[in-house]
Amino acid sequence: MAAEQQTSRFKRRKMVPADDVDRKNPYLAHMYNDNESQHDSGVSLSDAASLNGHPNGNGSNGSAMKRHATTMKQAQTAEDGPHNYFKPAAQLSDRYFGILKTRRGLPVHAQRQEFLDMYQKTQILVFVGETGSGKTTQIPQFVLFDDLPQSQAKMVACTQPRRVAAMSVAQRVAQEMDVTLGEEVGYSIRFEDMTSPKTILKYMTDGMLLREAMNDHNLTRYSTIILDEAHERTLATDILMGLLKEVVTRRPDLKLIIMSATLDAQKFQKYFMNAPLLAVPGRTHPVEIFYTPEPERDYVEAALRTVLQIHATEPEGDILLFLTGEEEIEDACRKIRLESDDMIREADAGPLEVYPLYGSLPPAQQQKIFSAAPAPFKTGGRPGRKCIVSTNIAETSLTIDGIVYVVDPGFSKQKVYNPRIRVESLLVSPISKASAQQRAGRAGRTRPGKCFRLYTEGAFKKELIDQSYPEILRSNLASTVLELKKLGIDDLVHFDLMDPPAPETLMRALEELNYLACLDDEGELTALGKLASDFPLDPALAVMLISSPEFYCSNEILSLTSLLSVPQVFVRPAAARKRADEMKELFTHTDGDHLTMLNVYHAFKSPSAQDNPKQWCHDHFLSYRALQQADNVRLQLKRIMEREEVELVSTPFEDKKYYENIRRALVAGFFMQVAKRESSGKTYVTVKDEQSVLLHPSTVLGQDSEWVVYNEFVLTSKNYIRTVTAVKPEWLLEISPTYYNVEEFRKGEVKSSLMKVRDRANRRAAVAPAGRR
DNA sequence: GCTAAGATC
Repeated sequence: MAAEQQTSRFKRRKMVPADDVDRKNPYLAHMYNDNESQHDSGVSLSDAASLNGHPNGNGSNGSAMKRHATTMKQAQTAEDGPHNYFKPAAQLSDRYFGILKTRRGLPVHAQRQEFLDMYQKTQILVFVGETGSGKTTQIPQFVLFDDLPQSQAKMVACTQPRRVAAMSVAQRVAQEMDVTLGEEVGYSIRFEDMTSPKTILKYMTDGMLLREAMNDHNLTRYSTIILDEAHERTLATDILMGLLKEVVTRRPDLKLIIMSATLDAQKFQKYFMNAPLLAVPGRTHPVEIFYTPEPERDYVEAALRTVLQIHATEPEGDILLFLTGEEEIEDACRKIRLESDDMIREADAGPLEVYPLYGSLPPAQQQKIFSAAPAPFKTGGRPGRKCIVSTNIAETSLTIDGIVYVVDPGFSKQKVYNPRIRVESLLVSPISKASAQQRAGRAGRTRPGKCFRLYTEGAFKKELIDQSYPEILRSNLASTVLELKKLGIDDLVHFDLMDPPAPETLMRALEELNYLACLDDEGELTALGKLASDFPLDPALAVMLISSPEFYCSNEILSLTSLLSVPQVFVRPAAARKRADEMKELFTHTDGDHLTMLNVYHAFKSPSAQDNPKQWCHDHFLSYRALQQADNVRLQLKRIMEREEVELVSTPFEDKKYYENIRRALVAGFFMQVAKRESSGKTYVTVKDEQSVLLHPSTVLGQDSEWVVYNEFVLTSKNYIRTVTAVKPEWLLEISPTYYNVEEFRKGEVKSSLMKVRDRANRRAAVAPAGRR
C-alpha cells in the first residue's frame, strides 16, 4: 500500500525519555554531590515546636515554624492536618487528603527539602521544571509554608503569561489548599480581580503585575514573586525581570523565583548575578521522532499526506497537526475530510473526525476538540480517531489529552518588527528547536507517541534556531518605553534587559512618543505622557482618546478605541462571503472603516439589537464575542477617563460636523499613520516613510480618497493598510504641525502636495479678517 | 482579494 511505503520514508529516531535526559543534566550536578543528607532527618516535632510561635497565633496543628527556617517535615506535618494551617478554625476535607496524596507523588515533591534549602539561602532562585513536574501548582505552596506572607501582611505572587492559566491554576491550588477561591488563594487578571484582604497567594498575568509596578515601583505588597513560564519571554516578563533585578537591591526582604523550562536556564542564572539553580525532572511519555529524508516543497500538501498515512497505517490514537493560520487550517480540514471519505469508501479505513482550532474560533467550537474520538464503524473494525488542525495555540495554551501523533511542518506565524519602516507584521517563519520540542511533547501526554517532522534532521539541527527571539526584539516598543518611563526608569539605554533591543528600535519608540507629545525633547515624561500611561492602550490610541474632548467626540472615540483594541468585529465565513458582505454594507459609512465600525457599535447597542444580541450578531455576521469584549474595554477605559477627568462629550448626531469631528480626532492620534494616493491612482504611499501600500481589500473606502489615516500596516501577500478612513490634508497641518513640518519632508509627491495645501491655507488666513479666525 | 496568539487599572 502506498501509504505504508511513504511512512517508512521517515527515518526512525529514538527520542530519549525525559527522565534519562535529566539524569544526565549538568544543571543537576549539585543534586548529587552535596549535603542533602543533612536535612533528611529533619527537625523533630518537639524541636520545631520550640522555635518561634505560630504565625497565625494558633498552634493547633503542625509545628511552630520560623520564617525562612522551616523544613519539609514541618510543612508536611502542617499539611497533614487535621486543621487547615492557613485557616486554623477549619477542618481539612476528605477531598483535600485525596489530592494531597496525588501531590506528594509529583516529581517536585521529591525535592521539596532541597528547594527549601536553596530558597532560604538565596534571594533569587532559578527553578527549572519540565512539563508534568508540578512546579506551577506546588512551588508557590512550598513557598507559602516557609515565607509565611500572612505574618508580614504581604502576599506571594505567581505570574503567568496567559489569563486562562492564571485562573485555572488558582482554582486548582485553592482546591489543593482546601480554601475558597478568591480568599486565601486568588487570581488577578484584566477585568477580574478574584482576591480579598485574606489573600496570601495570588496568581496573576505578567501584564497585571507590570501594571501594579507602575503605581508601586517596589512591589511592596509582595514578599515573594514567582515569574512562571519565564522561558516564553513575553514582553511583560522581560520587563518585569529587568525591573525586579533593580527592586531586589532596594528590597533585600523580597525573594524572587524565576521558573522556566530547561533550555535556557543558564541564561537566566547569568542574568540574575549567578543565582543558584534547581532542576526537577518532568513526567511525560517518550515520543519517537521521525524526519523526512528530503525537504518538502509544499508543507501543507506534505502535512495532509502524512495525516492520511497515519490514519491508514498507525494504531489507534488521535492526531494533532500544526499549521499557521485560520484560512490554511480551514482549507486543510476540508481536504482531509474529503480524502478520508474516499479512504473509508475505498480502503475500509476507520472514521476520522476533523476539528480546526485557532484563537478566533468561538469558544463552543473550540470545545469540540475535547470530544471523544469516533468509535469504529463496527466492533473490531479499524479504529476511529480525531484529527485536530491547529495554530500554535495548541503548543502552549491548550492541552489536549489523547494525542498520540503530532505532525509538525515546522512553521508558525510570528510577529516581526522592522524599525526602519516602523512596521510590525506577521510572517510565516520556521519555528525554533524549543517549539519543535514542545510540539513533539504534545504527543506524549497520555502514552508514548510519535512526532512526524516534515523537515530533515539536518534542517532541524542546522537551520532551526534554539529559541524563538523574545518578543521584545520583535516589537514596536513605543508602549513599552512609555511603561518604562512610568516605572521610573529614566535611563533606558542602561536599563539592564536580558536581551536589549536594537538601538534603532528604541530610538524609533522615543521619536514616536516625542511626536505624540508623551515625551519632551529631553525624553522626560510629559503630563500627557503620564496620563496616556494610565490607559492600557497603545500610545497613539491613548493620545487620540485623551485629545478627543477637544474635538467634541470623546464618547465616540472611546467606543472606537475600544473597538480597535479587540479582535475584528466583522465575521466572514468562507461559505457565506457574499451575505456577510451584504450585511456589512448596512453599516458602511463611505468615509471609512473607522466610521463603519462605529456604526456597528451603535447598532449593536440599540435596543432592538440588545433584545437578543447574540442572534443579532449572528444575523449580521458580526462577532458577538468581539463586540462584548469591546463593551468591556469601553467600561474600563471610561472609568479611567472619569477618574482622570477626561471629559465625555459628543457632537449632536444631527450636526453636520458629527463625523468630521471624529475623523479629525483620529488624526490627533494617528497622524503618523497617514497615506496619500499616488497620482497613478491605484497605490498609496505612506507619508515620511514613503512605503508603497494598497488599501486592504476589506475596506469600505473607494479609490477616491486622496488622504487616509490607517490603523495598521499588514504585510501579507502585499503591503496593505487596514482599517482606513479619509481625512483632509489641511487637518494634518493644523492638528500636528510638528510632524507635518513640510520643509523637512523629502522631495516628492507628498511634499509638493502638502506645500500646496499649506500655501492655500496661508493665503486664506491672510485674506480673512483677524477676528473671524 | 483578506491569513496568530497572547497580554493590559
